[in-house]
Amino acid sequence: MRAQTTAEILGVARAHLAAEGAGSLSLRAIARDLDMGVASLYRYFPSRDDLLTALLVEVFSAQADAVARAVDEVADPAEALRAGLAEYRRWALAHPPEFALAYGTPVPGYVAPSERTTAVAVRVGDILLAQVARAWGQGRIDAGRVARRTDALTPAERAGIEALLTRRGYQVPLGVMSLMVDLFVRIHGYVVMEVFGQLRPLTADPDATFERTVTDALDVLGLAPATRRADR
Amino acid sequence: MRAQTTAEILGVARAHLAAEGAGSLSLRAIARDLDMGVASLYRYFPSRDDLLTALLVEVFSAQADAVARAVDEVADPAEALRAGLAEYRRWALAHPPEFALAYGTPVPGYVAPSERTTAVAVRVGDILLAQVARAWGQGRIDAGRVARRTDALTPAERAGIEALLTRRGYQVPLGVMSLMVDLFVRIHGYVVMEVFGQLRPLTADPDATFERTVTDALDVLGLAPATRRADR
DNA sequence: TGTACATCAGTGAACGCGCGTTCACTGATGTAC
DNA sequence: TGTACATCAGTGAACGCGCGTTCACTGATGTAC
Repeated sequence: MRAQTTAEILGVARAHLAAEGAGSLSLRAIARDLDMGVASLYRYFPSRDDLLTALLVEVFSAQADAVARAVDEVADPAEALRAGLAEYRRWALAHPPEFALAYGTPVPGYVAPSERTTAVAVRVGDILLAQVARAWGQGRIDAGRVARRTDALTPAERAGIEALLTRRGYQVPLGVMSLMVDLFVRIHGYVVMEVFGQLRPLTADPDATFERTVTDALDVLGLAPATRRADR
Repeated sequence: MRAQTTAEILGVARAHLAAEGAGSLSLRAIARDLDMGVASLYRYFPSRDDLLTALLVEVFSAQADAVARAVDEVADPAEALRAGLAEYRRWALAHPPEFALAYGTPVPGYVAPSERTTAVAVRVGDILLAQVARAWGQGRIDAGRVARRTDALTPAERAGIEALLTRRGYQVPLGVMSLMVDLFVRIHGYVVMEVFGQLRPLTADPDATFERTVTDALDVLGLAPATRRADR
């Protein structure tokens, strides 16, 4: 069964990625682990770069799946967003080389073909934004803050966000999207620092610091508690 | 002159780093560029890893110097902090591979010897924090927010920040240091995303978005304008 | 002033390594008639 | 039912590459007496 062998190869490649990092991924090492000749791998992947791309797609999917699962377990959109962000971090900490492949320094000599990766790279953002959209739909996001943010945007920013909204088909106002971008940048930045070990000297309790960071970041949306309308 | 040759080697190595990234740094390529035999390099650096470490030290220093210069040009501590953060970003955008070496995915097979790098890695933070300390000394930082932050810390966080303060000899209260850590994490996270190209899909005007991010982040300190005492 | 010696920057060749990729092949499986 | 052929997963050997590091060396410069 051809599909099964492909899966086996990807599995071993994934294990090597997790153990050594994307930079040291080697077809020969993978073949050795599978008790195959190197040449056989070329029946399944036309080149090393192609295998890397397949791995990259897997990585994005795996993280998005994890976040989707976490989000789906919570009914309240604000809490679901929290859960999703926490899972985003948890997954990253559990898979540093995978995370680095997706979001870190580019692997030397490899450029991800965007036509194969963007669709899947964008999924996490979709999932998280869907919760924000739901919260907005329920009137839980402070409209005043949204308006103030909208006014603060430069024309170029505004155009960029509008393009993003139509390109991805999101159903939220400009200001909400802009606040969401801020939120995501903030959390992603935190996670990158933590995964790459630069946070360790700065806090002795990363879990608590992360929790507070999320709370502060969500605070910017002025999220009202469930079952009540925003009134601030 | 031995020192001059060492400098020449470092210069070429730096150029290669900037052009190719740390992962593809090769002694042979450097020697080729210098019209030397490879073996000669071993008179100056005991190994490739050692050369990488020297580069890493240079990189940290160069960025810290740039930030120090920017900070020194502004008298007001709050504005100096702004200027320093802006330069932090500017430098990073102008030197992506250098920035990646210092703060990105670890180079496969290389671990930076902390006894040679930490002293210099810590300088940027020192420079920025010095401005916060000055602002605090002038009573410009909202004491209420500092107190609230201090109360919000978990015991572990508190102990970590205290250790950081004594280890590095900073003269600011616990809460101020904690807010400063948040601020730095936020800005650094933004810069990492921008340098690694993950911000581009999210904003069409990164300069403006950065400015607003800095403003929002500084806002958390409740910085009062110059020549007035904090009264909020 | 002249000779012996030490220092040391720089050299070219070689070692041994792991890598991605290509090639012509073997042999089993399945299909066509 | 039996034969001819096509398909295709998998193979072992080879190519050519660039790499870090070591070695015994050359030759210039400087120092000691």
